[in-house]
Amino acid sequence: MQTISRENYLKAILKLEGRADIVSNQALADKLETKPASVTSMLHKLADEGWVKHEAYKGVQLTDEGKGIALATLRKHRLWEVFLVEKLNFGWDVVHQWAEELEHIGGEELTNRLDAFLGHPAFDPHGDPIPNALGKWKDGRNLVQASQAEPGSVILIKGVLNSGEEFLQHLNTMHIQLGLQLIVVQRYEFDDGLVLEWPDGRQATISHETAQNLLVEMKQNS
Amino acid sequence: MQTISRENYLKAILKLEGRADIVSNQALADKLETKPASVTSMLHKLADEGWVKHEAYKGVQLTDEGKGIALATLRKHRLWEVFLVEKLNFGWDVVHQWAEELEHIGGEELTNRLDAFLGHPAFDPHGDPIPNALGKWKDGRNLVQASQAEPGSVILIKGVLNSGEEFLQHLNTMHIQLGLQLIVVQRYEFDDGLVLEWPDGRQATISHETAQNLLVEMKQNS
DNA sequence: AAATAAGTTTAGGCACGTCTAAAAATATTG
DNA sequence: CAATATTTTTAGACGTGCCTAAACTTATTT
Repeated sequence: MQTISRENYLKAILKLEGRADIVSNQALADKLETKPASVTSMLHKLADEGWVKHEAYKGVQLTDEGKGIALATLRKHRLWEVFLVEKLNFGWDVVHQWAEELEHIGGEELTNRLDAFLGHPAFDPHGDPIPNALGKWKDGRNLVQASQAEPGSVILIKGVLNSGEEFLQHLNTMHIQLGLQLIVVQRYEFDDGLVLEWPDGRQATISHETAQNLLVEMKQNS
Repeated sequence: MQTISRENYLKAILKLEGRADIVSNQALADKLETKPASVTSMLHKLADEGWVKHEAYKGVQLTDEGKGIALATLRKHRLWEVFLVEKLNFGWDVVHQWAEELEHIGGEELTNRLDAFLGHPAFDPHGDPIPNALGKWKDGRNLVQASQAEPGSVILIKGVLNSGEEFLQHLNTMHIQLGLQLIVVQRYEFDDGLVLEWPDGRQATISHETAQNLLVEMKQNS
């Protein structure tokens, strides 16, 4: 039975599989903001449904079917985020929670119509790729971390590596939005802070930490 | 605590209050497709929250606060229905179930943005009025049942009195959609069936039963 | 390799929303 | 107005998803 909670677990496992080889109970508990005991209990249910392979004390792995559900959920999440930002004009820092709810609604039919309505977007407002109806996505974005940009280069903000609300709100505070074009003026040797110049001529410094979480496209390198 | 189930109960009570004076346990159970015992149990919880006034063996009544939640939910439901029909091009007969899920997502902020995006629609795809942010709606539609239209008159389909899927699908089968303009050609005395003429010249007969559930605007009366 | 630490699982409970069966209250009928 | 029928409520139970505490397994130290 496909419930909201189960879809969330599958989605979390999918994301963690991308990073580490084995998905630990603890990592899941952290990601889902729950307790390891609850995770174990849910993994049994998911295994019963045939969505994961779970070996006691070893770890979890999605089955093909589980991965399909996870990808479909991720797809819905990211499409709704596009909707909220592009159509309802919300900031990219506030849409996550709503998308977290919207992603569990409807099936393929609704999702495909939404996809078409939005013009088959390939990336969500955080720059993350949106799986298509078959679960595939294009990776060819050629993005680099802003921290790698050299002074003199022009960068185009395309995404983030950290979608946490604190970070996104920090970007808002710094007046950094998706699509914005900035000039890298200088790098401080001491702490790798970057001095950036905005289109209006204003300059400000972002920390190395911030720059590392910003995905950008290099426009030119003078 | 505002849950999906509780919002559904409040919405159901709101609708039933419009029809009968007292809202019986049984009527609620029927509407919500649940059992009277479950209704009693839930009514206690709603009463604890201060959303309804419940007298044992007598009936329920929404408090102002409960009515507010119910109206907000109804508003969200109908706005999402407009979205699904106008933006995603679904038929009015299939959108109800999705709206039933969408209506529980987000709060006022999201709803108001959706409302603005849709151009502040006053009616949903079934012709039902959409409450505004304050819970008020315009009733001034001046619609009549198609069964009251005289031969020779031109009618504009504006809504339905029965939003059940069977009826809406029957309308689809009969090629009757919202916004369609038809000419009433004849009324059969025997069973009050109505012969209608479509814009393309085709004619067909609808039953009195069907005509009674169709809300129309009178365009002219020759 | 034995002791300790860290991670995982089981056991037992809890809130939510539902159910069935039985008891209680209200309505209807003869 | 008493007997029957209907409606509502209580009592006890269940599945979902979560929790804490205790037991168990695996990993790391010494």
